[in-house]
Amino acid sequence: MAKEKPAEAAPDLTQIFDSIEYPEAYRITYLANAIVFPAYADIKRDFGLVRAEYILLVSLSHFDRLTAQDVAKISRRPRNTISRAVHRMLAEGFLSRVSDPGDGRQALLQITPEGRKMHTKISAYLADRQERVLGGLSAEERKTLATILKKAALHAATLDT
Amino acid sequence: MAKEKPAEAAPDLTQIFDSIEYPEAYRITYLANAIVFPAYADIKRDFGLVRAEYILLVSLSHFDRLTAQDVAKISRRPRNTISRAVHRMLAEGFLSRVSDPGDGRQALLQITPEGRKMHTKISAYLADRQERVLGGLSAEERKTLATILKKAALHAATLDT
DNA sequence: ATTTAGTTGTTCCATTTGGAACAACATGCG
DNA sequence: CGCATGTTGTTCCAAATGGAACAACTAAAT
Repeated sequence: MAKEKPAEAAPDLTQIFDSIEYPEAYRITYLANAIVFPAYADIKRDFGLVRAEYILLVSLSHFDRLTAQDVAKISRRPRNTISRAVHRMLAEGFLSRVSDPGDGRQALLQITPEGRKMHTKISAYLADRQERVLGGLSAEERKTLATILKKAALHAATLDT
Repeated sequence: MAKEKPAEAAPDLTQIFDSIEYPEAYRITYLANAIVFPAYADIKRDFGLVRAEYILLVSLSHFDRLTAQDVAKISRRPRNTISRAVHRMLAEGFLSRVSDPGDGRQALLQITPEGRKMHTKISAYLADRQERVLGGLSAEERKTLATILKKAALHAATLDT
């Protein structure tokens, strides 16, 4: 077996959590990556869904009817990415679409029972990964974290850019 | 001007922060996106750097010498992505590379003064964006958040996957 | 009514991305 | 030594991604 580490230099790769110029942002991004990427890879492998597609399912499982534009706003993703996902999820039977009679430009999207079933499976992957990554925190820390995160997220949602 | 909202239905798109099945993970990812994507777009527009490239600069501005593999571990990105970034940053003169005399497989990377200057500029973009997104929190909340995030990040760093 | 401006969803196209396979090198074991 | 296994960095290739332009539609102003 090849040697794992050169004996002289085994730098502690986590010291960057302290030395970085934007500590909160770095830690948030690090945790997001630690949660999302492995779950994302598993979901892609097991169900063939790409990110924009389960973003669509998640959004529509929490709101009765949304336009593609709404989903783009919720997820901060480009409209064309969502548009593509809509077509694939329509083809899969995971959602339905009806033109808005009141506004010919937009179409209202709705999740189907099949889509909801798929969303349940996907949620389990993400919830599991959340537990693994945040498992080192106490119940009290989890609660405090959730509260502050919510306040910050609500503030971030008011930013246009 | 076209109408902004249909009078009947203006759903509160932030209610998903509460109803989602994995609240902490969702809020963390939402905040990460709110911080990183706009900063990423600005950095690309102003300096032509893509994500893996400034990940490389950030990593090397906080550690004297790293292998490409180290950077991949720090950033949780595929090795080939880092490999490409190394070549571009070498061509730009932002880093230098010497083969490790003790191990012919790996090469030790180091940031140049030019690379450090570029990293300073990039950091400002991310720090600014961090302030904008987290600006709604009190000083005490910021401190508590940073503490819990660090603990969670250190735990996440121990996970192999 | 015509013009002007804004919005929605879509297609086009170039770039970015990451999995898989690969060559080069390192180490352990018979 | 010769073989098996692991690691590093790279290339190949198919897929995902997102900016820009576009057509269809809506609404307001003149």
